[in-house]
Parts: sequence; structure tokens; C-alpha cells
Amino acid sequence: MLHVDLDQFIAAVEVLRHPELAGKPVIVGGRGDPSERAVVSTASYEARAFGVGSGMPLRIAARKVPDAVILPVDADTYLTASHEVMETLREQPGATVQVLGWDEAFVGISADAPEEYARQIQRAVLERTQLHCSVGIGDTLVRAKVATGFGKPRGVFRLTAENWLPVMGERPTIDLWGVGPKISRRLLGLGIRTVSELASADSDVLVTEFGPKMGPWFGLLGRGEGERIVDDTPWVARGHSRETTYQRDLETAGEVSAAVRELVDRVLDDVDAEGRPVVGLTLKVRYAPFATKIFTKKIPETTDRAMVMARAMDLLSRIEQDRPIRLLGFRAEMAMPADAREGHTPTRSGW
DNA sequence: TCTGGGGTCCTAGGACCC
DNA sequence: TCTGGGGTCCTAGGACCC
Repeated sequence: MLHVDLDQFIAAVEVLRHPELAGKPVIVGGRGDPSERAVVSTASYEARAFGVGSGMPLRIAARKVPDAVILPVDADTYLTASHEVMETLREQPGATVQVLGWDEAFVGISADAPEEYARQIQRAVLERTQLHCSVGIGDTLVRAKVATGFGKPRGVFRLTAENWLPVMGERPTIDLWGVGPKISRRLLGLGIRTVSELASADSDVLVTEFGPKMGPWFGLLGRGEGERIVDDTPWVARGHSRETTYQRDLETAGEVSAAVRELVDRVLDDVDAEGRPVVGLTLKVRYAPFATKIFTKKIPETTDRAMVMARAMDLLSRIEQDRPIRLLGFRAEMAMPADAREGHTPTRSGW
């Protein structure tokens, strides 16, 4: 199978409509105003050379690259470009396409010559969208996904059971897809620093540390093993959420309840568009100095907006009203349709 | 320097039941 | 006194990904 990943996707789309930005450090984030509370969505390779990366506060990024062109996020435009890329992939002969996000997808193929197929995909995507992509080839989703990183930019790389450890074995575990800073630190506590050490780690040790599901899964990950099938079953959202970081912290109870009402309304617009009942609510609060609280609540299945709003207001009563609030988030969990496949999770395929 | 916004899944612990 | 064992459901929170 293949894993296709667009190169610096958002920045590349911006350069397409602003050709004069080609070769310049471009940073896309928030409303494009570095004086606001916002973070970097994508930086062009020229900006990354200054140490700017996604997730970094926009203010810091602007300081690192004084000459950067800073643009606002324009989700609709990126989504349109994304659809064109995905359509191109689906048009390839015998391709099964499993979309992972705006700018990447797994492509199941039965071709004998995957390298050639990968090059053909790169040509087709470039011709249709003027965007460059990198392609990873692998016999598991994990190997294909990790391989793409070695192909960037504009290249093709293949990982197999044979070259997995020679290529990945001496790398730190955080280089694996699904291992972040917390897990890699806990692994280090078990004496596991590299991918090859994880690959040969005692399964019981991993289960004791990470539990019955995650433990064995990390072991497989170290060996590059896991799911081998690209699944194009349409994705069914489990829920919808909205989050807002306020430019000025919310101070009064009136401000807070108005803000929650607005978030609930926006989430319910998304929910209504699907016509599925709500079964659970989550309210997230970040108080001014970093503490984040989450309140969840199951509710009886309902499609009645007023009912959901009333239950959301119950959650609101748990917020400490005397502390400044920096962020509020609201999420509505939806009932799964009866025909949705049990446990089907395309966005985390390989898990 | 002071941390987006949209998602998914897993785990621990308590309540409750048989 | 010295507290079964197994199961489910719920809440709170952790971690990861793009």
C-alpha cells in the first residue's frame, strides 16, 4: 500500500494563489495577526529553516522570522484543494483510498511495481492541482506512513519487514507514528530508548506499564507491524466540538454563560446537519494560568436543541466562576447509526 | 514564549449489580 | 473483623494525530 502526503500543503496552496510568495518564508496561522493569541498551522520550508513549526504560538514565530509573510487560515480553500487531490487518487487504477486528513491518505493498490505507481500518482496530483507530494510504500499502514517521511520532499521511499529495523532501529521511539513525548518518556523509564529496543521489549512489561491494549500495540509498532488493509468505508463522526481561545480572558459569569451558549449553538448546527441524536456532552475550561478542566455527562438520546442547551447549562454550573477563563470548548457526542461498523476508526487506522 | 481547533481512542477508579 | 469475583456503566482525564 501507499501513503500519500502533500508537501507543506497549506503553505503550498497559499503560494499557488500568491505566486510572488514562492521561495519566501510563509507562515499560516490564526487570523494572520501575530499580536493575537493564535498558533502556526503550517510554515513553508523557508520559514521552518528558522525553527518555526506548527503548533508554535504565532507571536513567537513572528519574532523568529521578522521577514515572514503571515497569512490567515482559509479552511474552505484548503478543503477544496484537498478534495481535488483525493479525487485524483481515487481515479488511479484499482486504488482504494482512505483519507486521513486534509493532506494525506492511504492508497491500497495491487500493482506489482509500487514505485512506478507512486511516481504516477505524484505526476497525476501535480498535473491536476499543481501540488507536490511524497509517497511512502509499505506492507503495513505503519511502514507506509513512516516511509513517507524519508521521501520528503517530492520523493518515494519504501519500508518492508526487511529494511524496517536497519532504517528505523536506532531511531528514538518518538519517531514512530503514535508515540509522542509522554509515551517516549515512559518508555525511557523502562529502559527503552530506540525502535529496536521497543521491537524486542518484553510484552508483559509493556502491558504492565500501558495496559492490555496499548501495551501490545506499542510492541507491534516497534516492529512496524499492524493493519495491512486500506479501508475506504466512509467515516462516521463520533461527535462535533468547538473550542475558542479568547483574546481577552472571560471574567464575569455573564460573559461565561453567553460564551458557552454560543459554542453550544455552533456545535448543534453541525449536529443538526447530520440529523443524529446527541447522547453525551463535554465542557472544557482552561483557566488563565494553564489548568484545564473537563466535565462530561451522558444524556438521554435527544434531538431537541433546547434540551441539549439545558443539559449544557447544568455542566456550566461546575465552572469556577471566580477565575479568569482563557478557553472554552464544547463537544456533543452523537449516537452511532445502526449500520455503522462496530469499532471502525479510519482516522486512526493502524491502531 | 505561554501555548489553535478539530478529531479519536484508552485507562483508572467509583458506583452498582449479580 | 480483615473484607469474592466478575461484569457493566459512567466520569474524568491522558495521549495522540493532522
